[in-house]
Amino acid sequence: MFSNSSKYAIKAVLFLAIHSDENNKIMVKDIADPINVPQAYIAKLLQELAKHKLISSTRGPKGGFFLSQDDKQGNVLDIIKVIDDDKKLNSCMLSLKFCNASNPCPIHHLVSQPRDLIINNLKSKTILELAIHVENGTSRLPL
Amino acid sequence: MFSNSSKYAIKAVLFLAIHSDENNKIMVKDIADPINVPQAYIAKLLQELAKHKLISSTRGPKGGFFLSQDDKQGNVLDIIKVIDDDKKLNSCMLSLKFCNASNPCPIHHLVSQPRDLIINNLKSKTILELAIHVENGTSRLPL
DNA sequence: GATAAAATATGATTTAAATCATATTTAAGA
DNA sequence: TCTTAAATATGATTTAAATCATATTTTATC
Repeated sequence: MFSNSSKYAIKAVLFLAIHSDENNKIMVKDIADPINVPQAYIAKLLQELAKHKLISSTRGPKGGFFLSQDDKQGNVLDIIKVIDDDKKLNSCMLSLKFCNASNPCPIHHLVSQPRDLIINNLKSKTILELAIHVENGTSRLPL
Repeated sequence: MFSNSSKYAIKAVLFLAIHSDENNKIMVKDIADPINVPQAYIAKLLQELAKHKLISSTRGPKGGFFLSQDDKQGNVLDIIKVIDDDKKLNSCMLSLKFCNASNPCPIHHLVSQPRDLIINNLKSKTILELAIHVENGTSRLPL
């Protein structure tokens, strides 16, 4: 469905949503461990997310990554789009070019509707909302 | 969601469902082209499917691959299980070990239900039923 | 300004998936 | 029973994803 890289990126963003803000920046080395992702790898992903303005960062001493109020209004699908490229999400499950609702491949109707549901769900909730669920115990993040 | 190999295997099985039976065996070289998959690659996948009894085959002259009546009662999920290994399908979207309905990761509820729907759909229809849809024009296979 | 601490840019390495190649085994038909 | 046509078994190569490494740039602080 989506890559390891996207999973890591989602975990990192949620971690930042919970633990950071404009005056609480977090360095790569303090993110990698708790979300259980190699430091050099998550660093690259965070840089990519920052470049696309999904997360914020400042360099130099006292620098680090964080989520602005604005960043926290983003959603999970945005992350996947940046890291993976969303063609993968939307394209035919058999990779057939022509396939769509009116000209479906043999498994189109088995997959299409629930798949769209997932996509819509992933963009329906803000990062902030997801983070709040973690904070109030409705869901869990670590490991 | 699932690998290229699984996609190829599904296409091949559906192709066989439409064009083969006990007295109409099809050789690898006559499958590869119409489903648009490299011959050596699909050969390996077909061998794997045959080994797991999802399709049938006979060697030697006049040999080839085919779907028995029994094979046609199989479903798409069986194919994915053999080629990919279904852990990938069932596991947490963030790859978190503990994640389940009562101890959910932050995106569990966004994904879990529609994902289960896809899985159930993929096992709800037989290969034969899917092939019939292609034959009567309800769906399309080629390319 | 000089120093140090952070992200950034870039690219190298490793690993796994996809693809290709070929020797071996089986079975039909002459 | 010999030849030939097919799948099978096995492994090599290529490609892309995942992972690691490091030189460069920016910015706070002294």
